[in-house]
Amino acid sequence: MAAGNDHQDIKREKILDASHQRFLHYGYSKTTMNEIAGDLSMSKALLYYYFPDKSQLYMAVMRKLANDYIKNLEDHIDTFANLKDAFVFQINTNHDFIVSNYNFFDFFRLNEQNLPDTIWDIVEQVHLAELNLLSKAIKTEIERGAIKPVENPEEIIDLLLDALHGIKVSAVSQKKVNFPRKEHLDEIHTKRLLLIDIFIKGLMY
Amino acid sequence: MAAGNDHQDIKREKILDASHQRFLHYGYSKTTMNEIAGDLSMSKALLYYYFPDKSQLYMAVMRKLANDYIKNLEDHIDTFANLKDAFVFQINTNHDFIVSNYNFFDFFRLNEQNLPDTIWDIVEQVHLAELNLLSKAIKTEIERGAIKPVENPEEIIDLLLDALHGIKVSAVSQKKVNFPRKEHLDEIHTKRLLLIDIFIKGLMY
DNA sequence: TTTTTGATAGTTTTGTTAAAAAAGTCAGGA
DNA sequence: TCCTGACTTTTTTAACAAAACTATCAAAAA
Repeated sequence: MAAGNDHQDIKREKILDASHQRFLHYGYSKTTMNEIAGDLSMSKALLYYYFPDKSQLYMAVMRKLANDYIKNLEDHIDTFANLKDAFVFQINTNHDFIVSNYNFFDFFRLNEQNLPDTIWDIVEQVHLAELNLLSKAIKTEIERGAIKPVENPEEIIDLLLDALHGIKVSAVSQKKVNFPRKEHLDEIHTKRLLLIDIFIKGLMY
Repeated sequence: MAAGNDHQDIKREKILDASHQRFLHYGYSKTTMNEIAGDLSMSKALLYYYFPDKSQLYMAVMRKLANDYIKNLEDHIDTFANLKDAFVFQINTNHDFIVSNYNFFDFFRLNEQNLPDTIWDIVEQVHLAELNLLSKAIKTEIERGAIKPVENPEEIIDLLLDALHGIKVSAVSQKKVNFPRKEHLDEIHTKRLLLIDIFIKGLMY
């Protein structure tokens, strides 16, 4: 049982890749199942053989991206010289991820509120991975004696992640947005680096 | 010249009060000009004698609320024993303002993106007042020698205000919202207090 | 002259329907 | 088991009418 068919998995991957390209280029709503099928020279019906529907296909792409992202974080756990390196790594990784998949996220802007729960599951997993990486870094730093012991590292990291999110949505000017414009991403990145600088000092003796 | 008619001003105030009540209770879109006029036992046409249109009436109420808020901040400039007191005051004042005018802001949720520029002018004025209060508090604290001198206090406060905004929109659970639910306001308040705690320590020697 | 209103003009929202486009299904072939 | 063409169902779009509301105005009242 399980094991799964190799050939099937390969085909699934091809579908995911083609879908990723389309979603990245044109966004969710401007991509049709016919177009994806066309890119792969297969019938639309075959897509439905491999994936139950369009939104679950999108989720599968999203999950793949998220898994890569999470894996990258996990691979770097406990590899940092100090707390700041860990924070900087998280911010850089996040920045790169958003930059290279920017258009993919139009699905978020489109559905604005009430996104499917699956999305939030993935967002939460990513959040947990970030939380894990950073709170481990804090614990390590405490053991080293470089910063003050805190009762609840997770709570502190949660707070920092919320704050970083604030930097993102406040973006430039007072107009608050759900998702920043592409041209503001670098400024956000810079501001975030400044914030963790202060934040880290706040944790030190 | 100018001086303006007393009686007219009083009537304008009455209209603003009645409108405030309606907007607070039912929100912008569920309030009609007929209802406001009805509350004041006047004709709808008279409202248009005093205010050019509905949205400018709403703005006038908003501006009044904002002016009170800003005045409150200005009255407390340089009255704090230390930096933390200033930050706590800002956070408390903001919290109270949101709590007591919660439903008034449905206009923001309604128009989501592209709000009229007048709104953003007011938001910016409030932001400037907060910036002014807090950066003065920082400068005072630097003069006292209680914290490290920083090149650009305004930049630091900007960062903090963005971070505080992040606490607001991240709210509970991962689902990011434009405006938090009423039942989360207290939790946001608590988290903000925790954040400034760390933030202030980050500014100290 | 300023304040007020009833009547009414103009605009936006809401609901309906029809056509087009896209999503999703299925019987059957390789 | 993998695949497709033809088909059905659902969603999107456009057009339009009715209703609700905003906004205006000529004229009355103060």
